[in-house]
Amino acid sequence: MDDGVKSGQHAVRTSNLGLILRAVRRRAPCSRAEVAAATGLTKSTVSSLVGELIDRGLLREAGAAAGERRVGRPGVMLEVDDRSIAAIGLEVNVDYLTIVAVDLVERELFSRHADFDARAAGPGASVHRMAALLAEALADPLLAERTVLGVGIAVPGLVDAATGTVTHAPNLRWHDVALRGPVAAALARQGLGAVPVAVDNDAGLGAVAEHRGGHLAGTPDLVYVTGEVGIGAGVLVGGVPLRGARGYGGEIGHMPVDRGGPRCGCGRRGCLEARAGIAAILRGTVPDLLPDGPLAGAAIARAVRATAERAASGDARARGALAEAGEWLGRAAAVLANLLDPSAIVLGGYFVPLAPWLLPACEAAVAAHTIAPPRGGALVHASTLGLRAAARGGAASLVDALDRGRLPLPPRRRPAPRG
Amino acid sequence: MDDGVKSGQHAVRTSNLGLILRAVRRRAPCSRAEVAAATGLTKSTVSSLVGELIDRGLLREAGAAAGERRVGRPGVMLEVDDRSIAAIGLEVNVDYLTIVAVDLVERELFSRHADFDARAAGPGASVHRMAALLAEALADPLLAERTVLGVGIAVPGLVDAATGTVTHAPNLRWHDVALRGPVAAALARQGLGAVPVAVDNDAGLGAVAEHRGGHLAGTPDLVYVTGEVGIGAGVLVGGVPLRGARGYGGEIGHMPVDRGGPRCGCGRRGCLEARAGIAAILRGTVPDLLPDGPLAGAAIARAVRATAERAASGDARARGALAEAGEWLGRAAAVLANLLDPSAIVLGGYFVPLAPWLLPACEAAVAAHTIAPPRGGALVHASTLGLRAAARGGAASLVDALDRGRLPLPPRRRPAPRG
DNA sequence: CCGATTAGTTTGGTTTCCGTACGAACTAAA
DNA sequence: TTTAGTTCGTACGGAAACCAAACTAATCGG
Repeated sequence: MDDGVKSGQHAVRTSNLGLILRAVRRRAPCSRAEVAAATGLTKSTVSSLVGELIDRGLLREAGAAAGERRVGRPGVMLEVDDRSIAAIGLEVNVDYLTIVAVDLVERELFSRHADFDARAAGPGASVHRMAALLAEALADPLLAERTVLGVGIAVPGLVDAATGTVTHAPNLRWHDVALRGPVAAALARQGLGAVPVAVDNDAGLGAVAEHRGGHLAGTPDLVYVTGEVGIGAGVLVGGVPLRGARGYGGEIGHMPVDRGGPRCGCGRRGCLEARAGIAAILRGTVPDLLPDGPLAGAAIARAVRATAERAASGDARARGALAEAGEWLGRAAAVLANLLDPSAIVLGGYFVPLAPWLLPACEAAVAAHTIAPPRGGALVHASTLGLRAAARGGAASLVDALDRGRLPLPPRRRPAPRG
Repeated sequence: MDDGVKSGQHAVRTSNLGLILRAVRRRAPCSRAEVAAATGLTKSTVSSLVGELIDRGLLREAGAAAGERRVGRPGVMLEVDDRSIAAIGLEVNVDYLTIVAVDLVERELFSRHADFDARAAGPGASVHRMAALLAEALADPLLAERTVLGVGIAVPGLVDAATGTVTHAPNLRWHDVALRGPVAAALARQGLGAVPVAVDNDAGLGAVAEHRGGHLAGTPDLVYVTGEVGIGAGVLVGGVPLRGARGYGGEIGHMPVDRGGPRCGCGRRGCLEARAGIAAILRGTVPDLLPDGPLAGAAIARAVRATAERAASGDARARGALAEAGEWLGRAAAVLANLLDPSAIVLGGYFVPLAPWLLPACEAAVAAHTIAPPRGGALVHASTLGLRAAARGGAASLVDALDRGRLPLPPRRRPAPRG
């Protein structure tokens, strides 16, 4: 029916509010006059918009200009207000639930990691547990007086972001599970009525987290590679996660990298996952510690720790297997680099603790298979966000939406100016 | 310095003009009232905006409502005006120059294909030849009274779209060639002063052409695969070409598909280009017709025709080689499909005349290597735009920019209403 | 011919940004 | 201490754009 979004005066103001928020975020502390010069808006417009952002707890004044003494009236410094707002991220995965709350500068206020088998528990019990974690977070004194911007939920699978539904999450064995409604209801019981609830793919949110909060912050074109039970990719294009036509996409686990290689769970041969998935790595590094059946969550974490210990102590078998896996990862990363030309490819999940032994071979393989001239720094990095990346991405995506003027502003904390 | 685009009243109007243009394009013929209902704008606003679009030659009234008779005053039908505007696309490639002019509904008004060796001629002489083609097009009676929206130039290589410069085009042996300035100067000599000149990558523009004009029109997530001397990909995400961090990207020619396969010109083994590039195909189908040295432009075209003839007449060697190449193409296409989840992958260039024998094996390989559930129709298609795809994309990208309110509107042809 | 219905225009109002002017706050120098 | 110069932030009128509602126009059914 509708084919686009109409504009109006309200859209203008919303867009400019986001523009100013971004400008202050980048330059803080800075004065209104600096913002006006940077954005091209007039000083009077900036004054009006900054006033509203202050009233809503998004910006604050931070005393006079410290330091350099220049001629003329000194400006009043502005900065992002990190005391009024909280954004909450939540990740459901096969073997754990993670919750993270951040402030407007994306510093962590609260985080909790809970072992939890969402597959065995099923959607209903999982939502129940998520609600309990939310209640725990909201009860924390650091969040007490804050306005909650929203809750972003990361799920390993296919998601319909418009309706907040998990369409297809094979690892969780969830199909067509509506998450937004139940979680919003749980929030309402906590007294938070109209708080937005967003549901998204974990790899895409991992990429958002790296874009906004990791040590690569600000990089708008990057790929985040998950290293959980499967291997997935979250592709960020211009700061926006790529979804594809149907919401599938980011599937790189079964990219064929080694024709005639070992058989993969999908029935084919030589898939990336069969060569560099966490199960394949562990079979190469610590075969003596693995159970006979399929690998379960906690066993993986233990085996990964053991692998890291052995590699650190110089174990040749472990190091060799890691270098080999790193090379396969690098070949796949080179395909991504050639096709997408990202600024960075970030390895997440269980790849992080193993990165010291994966990365050298990986980078060499990338260099050997990349067409474009090499860039300044390294292309492949290990995530600094660890297992909290997707949850942080859930929270960060809300702050990002606010920054871009795509989220309703939080309510005024001071009364509106005379009207 | 600047980190975003400010909004103002003008931005609102521009955006809504584009919104209405798109709405009419989709629904034509339709009345102002229908447009208002579809866009959410009020009737008065639609009236004002439609008036401006008519004055500028983008829309026109098309008599009363034909056909169905309903109660009430009948609306005045609106449609996209295909008589006032022309958009010009130009493609420079290794062995030819192509120019295409289209109207606002993207019907072809003029097209010319010229054998031309841009590599031997160099940038200066190439621009000269492009100017001559432009003059020829502008002299055509079908373009006589039209306002020229702009000129979009497709180049096989890396481009800085912001400055209109060819940064790096190895096949042309062009480096840091400024195209916008000289072409704009040539247009100015034709009396077209302020006509926008856009320079972009040929694969990306091929994708735009398929998105807007091919038989897949309207598909916003697709990949266009060029089949010229090299193999490149143009990736369209939400209707916008993906550029990547530096403008590289779309490089799939050297994706490793066959470890231990034949040696490629890049020094590696088993690249897609070495398996399914046009040179590799021709070596498999018509080895007896090929010269000893490297393949030049016209010789390729002849050999491709011969290949098609032999395959059509049932030649087993030709058909076998084409099926094999199709399978390699399909393996690469499956990687793209898994990563990007496009609605379609379109084969262009020299793949088009060979498509009847490439596609069956290609589609089988895609089906065998794709993870996501299959969609309704076929995923891989042959382009219907042939060698004119990139040039058409150059023109179509300007119409697209107009549709999205990203192009200055053409001047009024009627005086502005009383003011 | 008249009411009902739908289409499109006109008029007045609101919102938002912009341009200009002005007071406030500070430095520099006599 | 005074004066000039500079910069910051705010206030006010104007312009541009959309919206709401009233109004005119055209057609159908009776």
